[in-house]
Amino acid sequence: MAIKFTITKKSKKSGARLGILKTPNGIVETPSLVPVATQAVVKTLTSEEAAAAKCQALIANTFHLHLKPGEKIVKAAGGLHKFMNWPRPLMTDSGGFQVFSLGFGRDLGVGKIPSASFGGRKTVIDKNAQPQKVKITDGGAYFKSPVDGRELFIGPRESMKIQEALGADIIFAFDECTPPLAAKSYIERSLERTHRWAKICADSRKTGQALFGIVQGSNFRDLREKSAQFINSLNFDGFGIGGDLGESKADTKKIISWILPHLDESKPRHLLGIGKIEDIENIVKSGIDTFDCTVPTHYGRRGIAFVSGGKLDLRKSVFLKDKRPLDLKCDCAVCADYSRGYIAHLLKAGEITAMRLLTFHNLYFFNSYVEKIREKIKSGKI
RNA sequence: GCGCAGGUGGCAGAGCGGUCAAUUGCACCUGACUGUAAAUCAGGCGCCCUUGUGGCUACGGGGGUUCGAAUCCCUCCCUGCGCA
Repeated sequence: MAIKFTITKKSKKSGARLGILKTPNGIVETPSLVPVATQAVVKTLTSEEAAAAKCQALIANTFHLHLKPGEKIVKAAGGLHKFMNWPRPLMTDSGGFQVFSLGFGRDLGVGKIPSASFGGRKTVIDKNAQPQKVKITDGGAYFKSPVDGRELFIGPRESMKIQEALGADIIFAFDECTPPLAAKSYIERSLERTHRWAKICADSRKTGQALFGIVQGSNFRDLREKSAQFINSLNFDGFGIGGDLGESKADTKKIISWILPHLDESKPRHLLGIGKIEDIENIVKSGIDTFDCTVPTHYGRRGIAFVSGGKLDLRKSVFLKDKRPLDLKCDCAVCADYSRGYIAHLLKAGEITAMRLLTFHNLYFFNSYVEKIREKIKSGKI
């Protein structure tokens, strides 16, 4: 087994658990955020800086690295860890999210979480619908390369092959992240495909990398349960939970509660693509061990700093005269040496250093936040 | 001094007799963003008023023509280029 997951404490107050996820490249103390490094980089930061921002593990992307620079190049460079100078735990997402994000997500201008701005949950995707730019078949998905326009096919075998060449410690089964505005009939059909693909992935492993299967089923209880049971029955080292997780914290909690009872509790559970600050305690209490999210880095590049008690939009002119650090309680290197005023100026001047400083701080802030949650579990507070 | 071209909202720049409080871009102000485009999207952006087929003040200054002018005429001021 390529990884070893040890649960060191289970909360008596909630589903939260404390653990150590041991990989060939080091350990992850769980629960943990896994910041996103899609193109083998935490955007704007060096790997040393990502580590200094308390990142324990990162997740890179199969689809994007397949396009650029191509897994062969990464493999020839000594594998993903060496290539990106990150001698620490790494995951790769399977490309399943791109089936959605470059497909229906792009067509409808929606993310995987439904929201009021898109008219809530109205159903616009029927059973046999296809996105415009991606063709989803039972065998896999046909994409049009955003790099050179050529047609590109990724199915479970292709995804596994790419991920094995990349060499992350933990890899994910190829799935379809389902769109939030789909009819149940669509989700059912998609789930059959995702399950078929999961089995192919589980059966075609050629390396010692840990492989996580992904539970789908959108916001339908019967489908989530069915998916959890099926994915649990296969030869996976851990689980991913993907797709639509509801509009509210309560929804997310509910959906996770449908799934987890059907998963082998000794294996790690990774929640895909969720992790706003206000989500984190909730999902940890629901029993999630790791989760990835673009929010700290993505928002950072747009000028948002996460701070105790909320967030600051540093693009606002009011911050130009603000001499205080981003967060009064933060002990990160950015808060030690830089003012809100300076960062606001850099943003208005279009200087990339603003993004670096905010990315660093946000990651440090998020990771510290999760660190405190681990302490709370340890001390029995949650 | 003469000739030509111009002076429009924070800036740039449309409009050239009515439907213009004035296209558009930038800037500015709100908000959105959850398995990553440094993207994008939504709304606001003269003043007053709770509202509106609302009131007021506005397209360099002043004066005209007209039912009606940012748009036409006269005059003054200013800017750029050319010639003296």
